[in-house]
Order: sequence, then C-alpha cells, then structure tokens
Amino acid sequence: MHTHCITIKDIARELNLSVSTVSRAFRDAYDVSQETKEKVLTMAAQLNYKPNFNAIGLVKNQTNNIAVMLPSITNYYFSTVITGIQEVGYSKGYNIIFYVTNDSPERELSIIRNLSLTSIDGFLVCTTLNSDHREHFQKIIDNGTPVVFFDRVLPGIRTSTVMQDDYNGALQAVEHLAKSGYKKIAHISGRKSLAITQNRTRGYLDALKKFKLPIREEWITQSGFSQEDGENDVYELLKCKDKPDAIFAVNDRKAIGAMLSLKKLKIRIGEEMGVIGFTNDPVSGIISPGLTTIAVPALDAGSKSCELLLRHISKKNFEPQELILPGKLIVRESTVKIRQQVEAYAS
Amino acid sequence: MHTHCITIKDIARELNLSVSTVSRAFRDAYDVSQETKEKVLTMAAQLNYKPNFNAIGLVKNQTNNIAVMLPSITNYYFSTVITGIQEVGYSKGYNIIFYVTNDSPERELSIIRNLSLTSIDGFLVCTTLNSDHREHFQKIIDNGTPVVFFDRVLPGIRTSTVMQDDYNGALQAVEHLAKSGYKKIAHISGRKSLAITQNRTRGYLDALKKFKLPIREEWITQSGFSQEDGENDVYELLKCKDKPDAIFAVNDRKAIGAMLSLKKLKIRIGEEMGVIGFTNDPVSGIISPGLTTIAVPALDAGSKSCELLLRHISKKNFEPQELILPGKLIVRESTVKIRQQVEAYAS
DNA sequence: CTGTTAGCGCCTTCAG
DNA sequence: CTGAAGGCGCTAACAG
Repeated sequence: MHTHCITIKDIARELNLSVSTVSRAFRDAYDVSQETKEKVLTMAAQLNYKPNFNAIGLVKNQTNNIAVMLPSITNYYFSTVITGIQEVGYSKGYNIIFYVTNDSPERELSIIRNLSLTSIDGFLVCTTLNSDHREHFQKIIDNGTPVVFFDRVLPGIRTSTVMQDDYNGALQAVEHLAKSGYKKIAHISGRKSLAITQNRTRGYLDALKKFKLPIREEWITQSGFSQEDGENDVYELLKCKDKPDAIFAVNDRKAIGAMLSLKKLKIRIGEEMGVIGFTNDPVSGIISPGLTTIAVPALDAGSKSCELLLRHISKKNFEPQELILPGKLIVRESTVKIRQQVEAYAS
Repeated sequence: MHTHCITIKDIARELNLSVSTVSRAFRDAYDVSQETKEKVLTMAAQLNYKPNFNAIGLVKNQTNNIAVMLPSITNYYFSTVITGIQEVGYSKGYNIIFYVTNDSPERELSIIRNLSLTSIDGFLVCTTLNSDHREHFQKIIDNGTPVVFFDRVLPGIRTSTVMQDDYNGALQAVEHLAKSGYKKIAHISGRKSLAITQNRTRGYLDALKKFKLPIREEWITQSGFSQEDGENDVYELLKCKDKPDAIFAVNDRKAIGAMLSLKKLKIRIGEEMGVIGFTNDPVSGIISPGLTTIAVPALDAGSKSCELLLRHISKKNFEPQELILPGKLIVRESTVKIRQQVEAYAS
C-alpha cells in the first residue's frame, strides 16, 4: 500500500549498528551508550522514521488502542465524555476507537463479537438501554482485556465503574423544587432497568419523604431518554385528575421535551409548572425560560474512566474502583414560581 | 497481557492441517476444498478464534484503521459527521480512530507528526481554523496514505474533498431574507481564510446584488465560529450609524449567540431584526423564536467522506473528487417580519 | 555496552 | 488441493 517505510534496519545499516541496538536506543533502555542513542535518534529524525505499531503490537501483544462503545455521540453528554476519554488517551499515547450502538442491543452484540480481543488493550463501555450481554462482557474480562463501565453500568461485573452521583443529584434537584414552593412534584424517568434511573428515582422519592410531600404512582412516568419521550410524558402526566405542579426530569433532553409540550399547551413554565432537568446540556441555558438543572461533570467522567482503564491495563491486578462524581445545582428560570420574577425573565 | 489467544496454529494442530491451509480457508482463497474450509470455519467458531490484526497488518502493510482529525466533537455538526463516518467505516470493517484539535494548530501539528504512517490506512481531516500545515498533509499523501478533506478544506492539495454547497446555501438564505422584506442585511461571518467562509460570503454578496440591496463593509463582521463570537458580533453591528435590520450568520451557533444578545437588548427578533443561520443544529428548533436556517446534510458529509476515502484506499490511483452537498432552507420564526405573526408564534 | 538469534501470528511464494 | 519455508518489523533473551 505505502511506499517503502523506513525501518530500524535502515537506521542500523546507515549507522553500522545492529537492529537490537537501534531498538534499544528508541526504547530508552538502560544499556545503551548516550552517544549511540543520540546518533540513532538524529538519524531517525533525518530519515523520518516512524515505528510500525503492528510489529510492536505483535511482539508485545498489545496495540495501544482503546475501544469505546456508547449509544450515540450526538448529544452533549456523550460527546463531552468521549472528548474527555480522547484527551487522556491521546496524552498517554493511546488511540481511541469508538463504536456507536444507537442503543440497539443487536448492534452491541455484533460489536462485541467482532471485537478482536487482540486488537485492543482495553474497553470502555456505556451499555445500550436493554443490554443483557453481561456474560459477553464478563468473557472479555476473563480473557484478560480490562473493561470499565461508565454512566450506564451493568451490575454484578467485577470491574471499575464511573457514574455521576445520581442519588444526591436527584435529591438536590427535588429539594430545590420543594424549597421553591412546589408541592406536587412529578418525575419523568428513564428505563428502569438502569442503575442511573433507579438512583435518580430513589433520590426523588427520598426528597419527597424528607419534605413530607405526596408520593403518587401516577406522577412517575417511565419511558426512554429522548426529547420526544419527554414531550409525550407530559401529556401522560396531565391526564391525572390531580395534576402535578412541577416536574423533575431524568435528564435535560426529556426536560426540554417537557417544556416544549408545556409551551404548546400554553402552560406557563415556572409559574404554573416548575421544571428541573439533569445534565446541564448547553441548550438549558439557551432555551427560554432557562432550564434549572443538575450539572454533571461529563468531561471528568470521560477522563476518569479512561484513567481507570489505563490503570487496569498497566497493573494486572488493579483493584476495581467505583467512582462517583458529584453534580451541582444550576438554578435558572424554569423553577421560579413567583409571578413577577417570571415576567422579568421572559423575553 | 492477555491470556493465550487462539491462533491458526491451534486450529491447524487440532485439524491435522498446515497453517497455510487454515490461512487460505479464512481468506476464501480459490485453492481450498469446500470440505476443508468448512472444517476450519467450524473449528474456529468452536475455539472462538479471533484473527490477530497486528499480524495481518504487519504482513499486508495495512491496518484497517482510519484516522479522523477534527476541531471538536461536541457540536451538532461534527458529532453528526463523525457518526456518519463511523457508520460506513464500521460496515466496511474499518476502525475509526479520532483526534480532536480544539482548533489549535499546534495540536494539529503534533497529531500529524505522531501519526505513524504505518498505523493507519487513510486520513479524514477537517483542519483547524488557522491551519498552515499544507505541506504536512501533502507529505502524508505523497507517502502513500490517502487523505480526504471535509468541511474545512485546504485549497491546492490534489485529493478528494467534501463540502456543503456553501455558496448556494448562503444565496438561498439571503434571498429568503430579501423576500421576507428585510432591506439592510448584515453578515456575521467566520475566519475568512477558509473556503467555507468565503463561499458563504460570496453567496451573501451575490444575493444582495441580485435584489439590489445595499452592500456595506461595516455590516460584515469577521470573527470565529462560536456562540460567543456571535454575541459579540451583534454589539459590533449595532454600533453602525445605519443599523441593519437582518443578520445572516455563517452558522447556527453564531446566529444563536446573536439572538441571545438581541434578547438581552430587548430587540425583537424577526420583527425588528431578522436572523438566519446555517447548519440546522437541533437547537434552532428548540430556541424561541425558532431560528430559520439552511439545513446541511451532516450525516451524509460523514458517510460520503468515508466512502471516498475507502475508494482511495482500495484503488491506488483513484481520481480525486470534489463532492458538494446541497443544503435546504428551513423557515422558522426568526425571519418573520410581520407583527401579528410574531405574536402568534411567541410563547 | 553491543551483536546474535529466535520468534510474535499471519501471508505468500514455491514445490509437490 | 496442500505443505514447507521465508519473511513482515520489532523485541527479548542470551552471549560476548
């Protein structure tokens, strides 16, 4: 394919050295003279030598490739996470190969199946919504390839995980609604099989208990995570005889969907219906009224996940860790109940 | 690193065959009996054999890896493009390795320098804003690694390129403003060294000429591509003695920035100041008033770029192609001038 | 400190 | 149709 590439052989010939010496010079081995090393390095630069990673990988049984599998990269959270992953991967000399599942379990399976275990050193994964491929992941780990789960975590696998502090974030969010004067707080949630959903719902319920606010089954909807799901969930909620006066959405996309529906129905956001999200997608600050939300450290989630994975890669028996990253309440107009403030904010 | 992996040797031993026969069976070579082939394939499945890509790559001097370098992946356009790239790459058995430059030319250079030419089969690039690394890209191409440019294209390099129809898109956008009754149309533009910027500006100017509308130097601002740039550009425009009554922004992010500034200044969007963008970022439909824009086929841009690259990879002397993808006008409220309509739309 | 040798897993002649 | 042998570029013992 390519025109002839410079190899260590060429350098060795040029310098009248053996290939092993040249190889040692590159790897900064302890047993090369400073002089030889310099000669090799300058010659390499002159010849524009580039190491052949296939050859190195073949011999060392490693690849410097890390695979990332995630549902999508077109939303704020995932694109930011993967940016964080890429940053630390790049700085440590690892290539990031990514696979998007579009939340299709079949696609997930096909990716895992095709994943040649010899072509990656580690695997970073955020599962699909309905993943039941626990044993496949387990097999990969058993085979010696480290796996780290982030955001969406399959319980029962002994490996490191990185998540947001979903429970406390939800608690904070609903506390904020309660303190802002809302009494009948609904929750539009996500797929309930996921830890992220369960923890946020748990935080929601505990906050209600803490403030002695009513808990009603019909005020909790369970669907997907998309904007459309949010739009639909609002219509469901409004069918209740006793209508809620605030909504805690499992994420910003659903919150924004909810706001869109409310606008369509001419229900005043904040005043008549408080809305709070989770993520702090940049859109929350652009939409009006601004969406109150729990900011999530997406970039950190990415970089920490990658760091953990790299540690698993370098230390054979690195103890699995569970990282929980704290969120932060960002107050905007969607949870301002008092009328005159709403007026002031509305554009 | 990994526990022992199954190799063709294992299969050969198990089946009492030579490794070369096994190898042939996998590659569907013409000279293997159907029977042997089947035996090999079933044994491979049974043993859970996975080919070692390093070894194959070493011998064939290829890697099945494609590198993508782009400024960022956290905005709609780029994340969608890369999704398109990944889709066709995955379907053809290529891994996508990506590098983000954050629009830093230094980072770009470091990425190109570190890019081992033997570790990728092709290179998909969207340059940084101020890239002056033409000769580096040229060297990569001369070295035998195909390169395809998308979106931001460095002129003067003989290779395939994929762009939107920036000229006609801009023409359409400004025509729409003119037909909607705006008379003094400003343009908040991007970095002028880029073809994309130049073409959009050309479309803008030609539309003004066509409708015999005034062209004024001070109504054209040149800065970056970010939302903040858009916010600032509006303040610049409003310093003009003769203020414009509409803005054509080089992209949606700048248009949204502009809208945010206008809202802050209580200038009614649409009625007092028309705004039109370029991209059709999903936010354009969420923000209110909705942003009129030129929709750009981002997913197509990605998949077509990747297809072109793969063609360059497989055919040594594939004739470079320039692909221009058409845009589409999406009318929303930000270009509705008549008062009552604005009222109707405002939430 | 340096050179020699063998081999990583696979493909590709060249003989049978 | 199948097997044997050599080599892709590099590293890792083992000698000196």
